[in-house]
Amino acid sequence: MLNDHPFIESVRSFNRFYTNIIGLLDQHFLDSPFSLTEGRVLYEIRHTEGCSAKKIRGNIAIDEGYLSRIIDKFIRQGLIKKKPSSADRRLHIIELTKKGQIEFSKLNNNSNKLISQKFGKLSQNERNDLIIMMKTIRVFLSKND
Amino acid sequence: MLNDHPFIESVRSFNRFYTNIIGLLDQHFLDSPFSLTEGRVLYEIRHTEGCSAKKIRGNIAIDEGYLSRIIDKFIRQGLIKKKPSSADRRLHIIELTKKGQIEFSKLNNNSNKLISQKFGKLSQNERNDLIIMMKTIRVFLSKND
DNA sequence: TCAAATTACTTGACAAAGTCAAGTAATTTG
DNA sequence: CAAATTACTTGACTTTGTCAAGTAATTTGA
Repeated sequence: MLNDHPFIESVRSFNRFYTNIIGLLDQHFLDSPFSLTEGRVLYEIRHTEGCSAKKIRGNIAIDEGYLSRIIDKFIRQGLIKKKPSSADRRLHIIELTKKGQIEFSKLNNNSNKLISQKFGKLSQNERNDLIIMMKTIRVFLSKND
Repeated sequence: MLNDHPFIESVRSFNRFYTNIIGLLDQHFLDSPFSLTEGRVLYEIRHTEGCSAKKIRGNIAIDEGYLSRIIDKFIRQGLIKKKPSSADRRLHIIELTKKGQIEFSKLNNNSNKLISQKFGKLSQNERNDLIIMMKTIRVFLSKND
């Protein structure tokens, strides 16, 4: 058990700071038809090969029933389509419709815009350094897994 | 307007990763009597000199009415006490009671424990590097302010 | 100097987000 | 092939957060 209090305090301070950064960047959901959680689900559907509710729940922690309703809503809105898996008919394979792809792109572009604003003042060197630091932090924090 | 897509994608990827880290560390609220937002409010009360609802709202984005009710709840639970400011009787100065301090400490200790678990496998050098990287990221992202 | 505007907070009514548990149909296990 | 498990759905509910109107104290400016 670690007992390095200045270290822990620094980490917590950074976490508070970065929570705010993430909060700022999540503001693009405010002028979108999606909630933060819906956005995450849409992201998973977009980026998961042969996506299903089960796979989504493998990637983000979300209540089964809640997810079921979000998927239902997306279908009603014409953003995704669902077909029973031929291998296992309990599973439903989910994919974006054309409309869903367009909506996802909009969301994505708005997100990119906000990141540009927040990170745009950095020089090329600073940007390179930032990416290296982010990658390193990721390696450090994946040590336990 | 920045147009460096690999950069933006790396930032977003890190943000998704770190959102999960923060989510993990916020899990200590699950076995506490507080919600995440209540915990943040308690943190502000603990760390703000001459705290008032106004000052809390200066530090975290929260609806005025919602905050008013949280403060009310904390008073009913005996965690804080409120006295009208002598300088401006619209304001109420808020501070933790003894009980509030104890509850805050518990919350704080649980949080520290989770951070220890997540970061505890790092060597002394890695910990030092991590803090430097976190500080640098913070400087970079504060450039616009 | 005092009426109008503003500020700090409160309250009621409501909406959005998330949780829990029971239920259905398909699949796996022994 | 009966019992257990899995993937998902549905109903009922709680928690969390928002909006707007209201009150009392303070500030502003003609």
